[in-house]
Amino acid sequence: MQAGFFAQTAAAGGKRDRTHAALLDAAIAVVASKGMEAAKISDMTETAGLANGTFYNHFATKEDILQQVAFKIAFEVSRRLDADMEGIDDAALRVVTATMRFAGMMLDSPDWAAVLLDGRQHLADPPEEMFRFLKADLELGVRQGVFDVETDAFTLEQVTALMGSAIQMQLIQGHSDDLMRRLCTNVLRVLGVTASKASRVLERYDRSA
Amino acid sequence: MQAGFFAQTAAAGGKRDRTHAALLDAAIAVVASKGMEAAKISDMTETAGLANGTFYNHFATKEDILQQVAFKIAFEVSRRLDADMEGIDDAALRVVTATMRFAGMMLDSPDWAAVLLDGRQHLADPPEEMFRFLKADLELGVRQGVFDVETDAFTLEQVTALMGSAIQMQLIQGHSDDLMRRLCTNVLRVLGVTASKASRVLERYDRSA
Amino acid sequence: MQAGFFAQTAAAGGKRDRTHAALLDAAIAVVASKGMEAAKISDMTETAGLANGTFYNHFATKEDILQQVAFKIAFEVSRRLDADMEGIDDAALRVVTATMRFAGMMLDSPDWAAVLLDGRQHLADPPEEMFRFLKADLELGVRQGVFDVETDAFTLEQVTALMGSAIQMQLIQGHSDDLMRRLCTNVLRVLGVTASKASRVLERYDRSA
Amino acid sequence: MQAGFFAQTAAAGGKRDRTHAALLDAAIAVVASKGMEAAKISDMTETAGLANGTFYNHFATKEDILQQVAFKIAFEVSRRLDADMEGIDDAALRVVTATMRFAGMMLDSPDWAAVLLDGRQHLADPPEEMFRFLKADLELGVRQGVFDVETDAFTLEQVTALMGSAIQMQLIQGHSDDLMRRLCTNVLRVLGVTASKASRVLERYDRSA
DNA sequence: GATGAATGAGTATTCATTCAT
DNA sequence: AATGAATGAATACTCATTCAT
Repeated sequence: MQAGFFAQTAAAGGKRDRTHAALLDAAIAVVASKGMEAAKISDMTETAGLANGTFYNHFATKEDILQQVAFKIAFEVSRRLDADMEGIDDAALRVVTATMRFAGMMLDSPDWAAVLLDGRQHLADPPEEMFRFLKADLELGVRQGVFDVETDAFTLEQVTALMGSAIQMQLIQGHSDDLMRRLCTNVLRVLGVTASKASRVLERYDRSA
Repeated sequence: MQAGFFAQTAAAGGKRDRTHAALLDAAIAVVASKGMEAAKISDMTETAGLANGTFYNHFATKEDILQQVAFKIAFEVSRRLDADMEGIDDAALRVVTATMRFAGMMLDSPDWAAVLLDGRQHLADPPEEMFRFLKADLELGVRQGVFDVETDAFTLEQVTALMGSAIQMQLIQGHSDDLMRRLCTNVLRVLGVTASKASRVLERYDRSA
Repeated sequence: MQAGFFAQTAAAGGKRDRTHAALLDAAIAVVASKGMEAAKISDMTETAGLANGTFYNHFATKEDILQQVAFKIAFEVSRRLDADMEGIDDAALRVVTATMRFAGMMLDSPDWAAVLLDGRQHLADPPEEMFRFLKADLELGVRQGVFDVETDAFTLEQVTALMGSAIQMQLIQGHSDDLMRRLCTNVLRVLGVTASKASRVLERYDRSA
Repeated sequence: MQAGFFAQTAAAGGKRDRTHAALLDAAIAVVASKGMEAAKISDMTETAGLANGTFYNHFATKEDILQQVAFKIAFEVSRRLDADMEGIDDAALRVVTATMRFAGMMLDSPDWAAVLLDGRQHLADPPEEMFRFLKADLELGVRQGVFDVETDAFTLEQVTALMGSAIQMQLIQGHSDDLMRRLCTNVLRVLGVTASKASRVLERYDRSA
């Protein structure tokens, strides 16, 4: 789905921009196939059909391109999530929507998932602003009286750990609607939503989707 | 706490066993301080006070020793957990005890935690048999009517993801009783235990500890 | 003092000449600050405010520009020396004047000194015609009966070695009138002038300056 | 003459020492043939008949081996000069002997000359202790009333510049007894020795040699 | 003529692994 | 069994030079 995402973005730009984009796309593909640690500069340039040295006209180091790629993906994901959730007022529904959309996006673009997942382990400055919305929704839910949690970093980490684990499993075993729903249920449960309420939220999500 | 764990185990054995153990201990220390990817064979042999080449009298490759170390730690952790939970019949209490003991063990032996955590990312065959007991306790809990979950790999993954995330955070920020309790609460919530029941289980755990 | 020497020379010329001059000036500045070996083409074009590729519209290779720069500086230095010494008939005074003026020029324009000094080591064809006058003055001095030397390449090399060493030292430790006089004394001594005569020549130089 | 100097020294030692010596010898040969800047690690290992990586079992960097080689040569040269000049009391004769022996050694071992000459330009910490003796002899000469100079760094530099220039010329044009004598004469002249005295010192040197 | 993006050969350095002692 | 020297494949990064625009 997202093959050549940056290339598309830069198609209209100058040669420099197109080469830059080709390298970003290549980096994603390489990271997805062998991971950040094992990704070689030469893998990227070969994938992009460029000479080895060209890399250094655009990025200073391997870390540099990886960081940039992760950040750009996080930014795009964030942008899409924002758009998807516009106009949703109920905190529980917002969290379910975000979880569904986010996990869905990752499974649709496994390369992006690989970069984001790997980035959390290997990058000096992991792209976390993606979950910016979650924090706000947690606070909203507490105010609305549907969530029963502390709205701190720990809760955030726990919730994203659930998402990461569910995504990783489906990346391997394939997408499953059932697992997606169970993931949402688990997220809501951790947030203190009762089982019956949780299933009603999911129903509302089904209708809205 | 666990410094020289294998050396102790092999203290009585022959020279070969002691050298072998020294390398295992060294590997743990090295992985804990620089991670599996960055760990060098020479780091391990130097730490063990041995010559470079000695390594290959005991292990075939770097992967080999890492795998063995992770497996042995997982085995030992598992053994201790089994012992800790002997005689506990209530599934919810078993899960809380296991979670507390496991997380506690990891925070007491951060080197082991590092190996286990790193192993999940970097090892071809990650050491998961550690959570063998969990599966059984989940089924027990469902039979006892306290858990409301499917007892499959997905639930297991979700629960261990919660544990991993909480351990990682405390490894960085330091041990916190509050976070330990919140972790247990989250685990129970994911398993379908209501908030009020969960807090009663924690109280019972407090009394038993 | 000599900043932008070639730019000044070419100010009136066409665009091509001005670009050419800008590159020559940039080359001098770069060589002075990092030496010939470490000087990069891109350093020169950046210093000149030009694009990378422009370099090759004016020079064939790095060696090329370095050779040209060294030669042009040597030529200019030579021209000035000739002018300075016009009308001086006494060989000893000519040599002292040349030594003083040359060393003085180098210390006033350390960038030129750097190029000339570096050029002797690194250039295929070092710029030695600068010392063309010396040869003639040596012969003149022998004819005048004040010098007692062979007037061949060896003597020339020995004398220029003295100058080079004195310049290098003052480039580092700063200009010193005392060292300048001692340098002249050493040059005269090598040429076979006695100490008493040498000091009289220096006095005459002082009066003439 | 000096081919394999370090190899000879280490012939009796262990394997490590012999390899180490082979690399030192190779470094000398390589520096002599292409200079320090152009000398590649792989040139050295190939010359020594070793694998590329072996270099790093013995030296940390290129700078490291170059520095060591220059220092060791300087030390050996120094040692020989000390031996040669033992028992000579007259300062002028000492200086002539040292100059003759030093220049002679350089011309006999052009590779050493290349390393020492190149080292003065390219090494962070050039090997100057070789001229340790000179300083003392200058002071001795002044006390003996034969030299008329300041005994400071400047005079030392001037004298070594003369030596360097003479050696370089003969390295190219071939050894010449005449040039050697003229070099000594120049050195003595710079030190304030009159022409007639200088030629008498040279005669004494001839008789002593 | 100027531009600047692309090129790719060149090189220092690392480190798992081998093997003679 | 242990040693530790030697190995050499692997790889990031540099920079002079080319060339399409």
